[in-house]
Amino acid sequence: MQHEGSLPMTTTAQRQVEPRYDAVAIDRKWQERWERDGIYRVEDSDPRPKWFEMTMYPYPSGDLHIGHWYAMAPSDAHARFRRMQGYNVLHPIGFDAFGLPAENAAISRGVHPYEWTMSNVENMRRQLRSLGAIYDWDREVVCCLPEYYRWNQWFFIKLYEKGLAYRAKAPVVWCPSCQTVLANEQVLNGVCERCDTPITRRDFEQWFFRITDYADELLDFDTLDDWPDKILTMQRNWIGRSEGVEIGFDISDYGLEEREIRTFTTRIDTIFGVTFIVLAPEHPLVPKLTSESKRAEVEAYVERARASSEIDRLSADREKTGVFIGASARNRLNNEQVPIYVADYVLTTYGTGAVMGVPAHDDRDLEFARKFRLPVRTVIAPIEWDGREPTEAYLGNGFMTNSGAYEGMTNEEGTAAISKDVEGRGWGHRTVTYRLRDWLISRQRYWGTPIPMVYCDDCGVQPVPESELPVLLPEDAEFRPTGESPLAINESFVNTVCPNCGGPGRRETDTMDTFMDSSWYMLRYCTPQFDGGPFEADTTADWMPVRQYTGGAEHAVMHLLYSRFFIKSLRDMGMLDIDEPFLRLFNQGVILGSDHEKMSKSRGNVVNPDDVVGQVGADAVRCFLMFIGPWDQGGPWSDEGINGVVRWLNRMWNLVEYDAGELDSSPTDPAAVRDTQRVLHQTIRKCYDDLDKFKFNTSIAALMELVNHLSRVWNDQSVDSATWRDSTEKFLLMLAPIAPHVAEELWERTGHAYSVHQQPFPKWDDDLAAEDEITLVVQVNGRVRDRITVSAGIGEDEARQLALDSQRVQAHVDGKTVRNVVYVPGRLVNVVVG
RNA sequence: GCCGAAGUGGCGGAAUGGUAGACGCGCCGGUCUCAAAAACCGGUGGGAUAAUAUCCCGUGUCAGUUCGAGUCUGACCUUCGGCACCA
Repeated sequence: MQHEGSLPMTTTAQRQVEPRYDAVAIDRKWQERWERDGIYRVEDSDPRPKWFEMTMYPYPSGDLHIGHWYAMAPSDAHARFRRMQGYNVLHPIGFDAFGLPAENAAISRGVHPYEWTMSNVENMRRQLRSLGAIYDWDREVVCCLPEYYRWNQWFFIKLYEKGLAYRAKAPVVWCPSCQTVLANEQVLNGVCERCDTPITRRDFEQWFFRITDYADELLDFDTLDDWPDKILTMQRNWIGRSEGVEIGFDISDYGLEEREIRTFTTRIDTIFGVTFIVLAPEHPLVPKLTSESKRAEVEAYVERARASSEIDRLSADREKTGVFIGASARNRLNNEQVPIYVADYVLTTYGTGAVMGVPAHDDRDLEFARKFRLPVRTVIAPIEWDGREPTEAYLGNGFMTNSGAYEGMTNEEGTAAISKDVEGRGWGHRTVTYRLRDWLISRQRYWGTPIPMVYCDDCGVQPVPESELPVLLPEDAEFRPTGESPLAINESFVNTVCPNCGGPGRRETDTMDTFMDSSWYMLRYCTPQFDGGPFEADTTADWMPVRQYTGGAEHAVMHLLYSRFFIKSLRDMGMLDIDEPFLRLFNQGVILGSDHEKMSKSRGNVVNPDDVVGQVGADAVRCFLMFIGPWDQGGPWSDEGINGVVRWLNRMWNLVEYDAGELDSSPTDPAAVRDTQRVLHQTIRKCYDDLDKFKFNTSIAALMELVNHLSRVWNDQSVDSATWRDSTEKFLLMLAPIAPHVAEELWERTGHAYSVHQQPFPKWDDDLAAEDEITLVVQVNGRVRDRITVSAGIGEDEARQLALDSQRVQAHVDGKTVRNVVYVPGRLVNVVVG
């Protein structure tokens, strides 16, 4: 999930500003105390309202990267803020511990994936503790352990029994030299990253989950409280619902079992403009229809297409390629024979894997027709059409032309009429297609959850009985490429008995996609030790759905769609009574190196949090990460920038440590007291609103302004000790969620009862926060010409008069006619002259 | 290429359609010091000007809507995330 790769760290620059307190000792002191007292232990029975706030769990890549801190420190601050608002907050942590990097480490370093993963987990636990987060470690989830993955297997069987898991052939990327399946990541520019051999694709029988059964429901975002619009848009586009018509083109002349080519179109109104048919290279009819004279050419083309990626194939930039297969099909609406091509811009995974080519009204078809000199026939006439062939495909609405009985209809009418007629004659039917494909769950890898299925010659595919779970991942496996799944080598794993007949059986040797683990881990956090099922229903029902989820936007579609599907399918199996896993979502951005580039070992711009925390303490790092800028935008790390935060913490430390009693030996200025109260209460309001909305940067800026103000009034000795104490106390409470260690330390030093983290967030008073005077901006024709200080309660008439009376305004109005005066209460007066 | 975002001082950024540049970094000046660092105080978008008076320019580019646009609309440019086996 959070995947900051394991990278060598550069040593950070010598810092000029050092904390004026012993940050490392304070971190350690309070982390140990909180742990000992268990103040972050989460009780299911706690009567306060529950708030389940999750951050995407990390992949245990080795070292905690500053990117992990960027994901986790602000989310912890937000969860702490919810605690202070009076919620019983569950803010858990775990490890996304299955996956490819562990196998890569096994191959390159000879370490077993288990050893590699668990030692990384151990290290990252230590590093995560240094954050000072409110994680309840008793609820940790590590999904490569049998007590977790057995439930992956349990769910798999439930989905299988429900008809939501099935087997089908699907291509995988294959390196012919390594004789192994490659991940997309292992392919660079079409060649295997290990041996530089050009890749190809092979078809394997693999397991799928029927996420497409839920496509329509996944498009319903109504119950999602607060998800970024961009994520919803991306999911909507990813699902890609299209209404259209599946229509057959007659190929009965060829005497095949298939008597037609089925194509899907969203533009049945353009059916009279079809001048060719294109099949995907993988389409089963390609070998059957290809003429002998074209066979060699077609086969070579198909082989080439299998080597190219979908991104390349779909690129509208690339010149269209294709081959005529020496066959034709009949368009039943006009009885025309049209040639059949194979071309890689058509994919088997969308629609029917075959398209009707209408070059006049589709960009890609037009490009293809031009390349192969195929006719272009306009069948939808633009509203004011001069009758000439357009130079671009016309995608808009118009009147049906060259369209037989439908001539002269609008194309909307034509769509309806043709759809109806086509259905009446049995040539096709209206249907809905999705760009979304079923979820391919099989991986030909070792380090994952074994798929709990057995193949029996007599009984076919059989699920492993629930009582025999987990199917343990055997320790011994061959990681080096052999052409087979690593588990297939292990005879004692593979050979088993058929659960149905007791005869010999062979286990499935593929493992599951790691998105399986992350699809339901939120449920496991609720009752992590429960062994009667993946989760205990009642307690989990109390916590779920997750009230707030945070993580990287790279998971906008896949992970988030899979887990939404998972929860819906569990609901339909009666295990849960919720529709969505995550009510609210917030995506943080990416932290960059101080050179504003993505952190990478080759750039040498990687920051090691252990180093920085060792110098300035966890709180300064937390504050700086939150202060960089808006959390959802990410931003560059800065060794210099963190000085500002350290300096601020030093200044506030001093202020809080002053002996407030000194103030009472000098006269008190009532105006300063009033100002201090106003600034304090405005800060509370600002801080509260901003923390609520993940606007950490501006809430810290507000706290800095409060410190600046307090610093001034201390220098002036202008307030009384009670005002001072009230201000610093409330300040510490606001500081607590973002800088938990120093806030706790100063809370103790100022004589408060342990713990600051068990206090409510301070409340503001609107009267105390109110301004007495405001600055009224006076504009002439929208340009600022004067600013006048007026009472906050000024009336409209008075404000207009003051504006018109202004000498600066009169200088600009002089000799012109005042046409309008715009008044915005509390803000401005704009005098419009001309 | 397709889908989704983001472009504001030297830098990170702030700004319910209403004072552009809050807060911080850096820099400049001052206090303290034998000196430096730290700390503290003050200044800091560009230009014209003797001026902290006043005026002009300024939020990626070009148009538009509006009394008023960083903010809304359209087109374009650049950068970033995703594209189904990295997680």
